[in-house]
Amino acid sequence: MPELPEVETVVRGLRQSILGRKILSVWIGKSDFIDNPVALALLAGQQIESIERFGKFMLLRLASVEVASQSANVGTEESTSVLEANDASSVPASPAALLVHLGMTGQLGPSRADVPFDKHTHVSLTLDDGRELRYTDARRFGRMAYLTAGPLAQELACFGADPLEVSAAEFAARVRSRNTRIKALLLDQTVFRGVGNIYADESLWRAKIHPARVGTRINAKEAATLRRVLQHILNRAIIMRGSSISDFLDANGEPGEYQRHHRAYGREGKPCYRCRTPIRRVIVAGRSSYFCPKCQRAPRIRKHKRRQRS
DNA sequence: CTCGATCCCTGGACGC
DNA sequence: TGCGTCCAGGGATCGA
Repeated sequence: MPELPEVETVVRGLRQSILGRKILSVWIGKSDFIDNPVALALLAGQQIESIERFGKFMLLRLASVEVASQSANVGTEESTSVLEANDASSVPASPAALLVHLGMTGQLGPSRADVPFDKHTHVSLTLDDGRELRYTDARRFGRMAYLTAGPLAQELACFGADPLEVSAAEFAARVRSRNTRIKALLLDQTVFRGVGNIYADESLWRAKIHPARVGTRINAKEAATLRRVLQHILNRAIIMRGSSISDFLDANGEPGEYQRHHRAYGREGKPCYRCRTPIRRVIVAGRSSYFCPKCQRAPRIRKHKRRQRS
């Protein structure tokens, strides 16, 4: 399941393999995960100028290439939904970007054009070196959107701080300003962008903080520790090219290695690496949360709003 | 403001 | 072998 380290891994792979390539044509299969499928046609004729990560999103920034008429000689495949750069009437005015979210099972990477599509390949972009950039996603929990500068800025403005760049002061402020459980808080992309279920659990285990602790009751020292271990874990995971639980593959189709270093996630019933107490699993914020009941002390029962009279 | 429930979707695990 | 059932989960949405 792609979270920050996995997306970063894919982004780095794509930079190596497709940066600077021009997109010649666009093929779309199932499109229910694309904001505005028709707009994807505007990709044709544009160059991939930069590739960035924003939280769990990938951002392929595009530059229009001034070429008179594109007649992409890609042969005449089943042209049912092959969209080519047609008349220069639709040249984008402002710099645009392709926003990609991998959801649970999304994969994005270049492929030789003569390799048959995977069963769940839904988008294929023909590149000017003959390869194709393909998006494959069995569950289609991912998202793809072609956005011009304005809407893109609007989209990105909703997200919280990057956990790798946030200062200690801002981290603590964000954590301690929310009257919600720390697990839900870490998963909330408007608080911190890029943290998902695995790295939330791993960082809480390492910081010895129970997932049901309330943000406002996290003290300054705990917040500082949480930020430090979260950054450490994310950086380690990036070096290990992410966690491959079931589906994740990088842009080259290779799995990551960090799953071997998980201390809590997916370890229900297995002994805690610190104290040998069996790891437990509970549902917090609707998500499986793995923690050590001894190292991560449970908060006192939350007091519900008491009505003076009813 | 925060909560849980529900939906989206498919593959894999499991039981019979 | 082949069903049916349950589960995983990021995110949107909705009512409480």
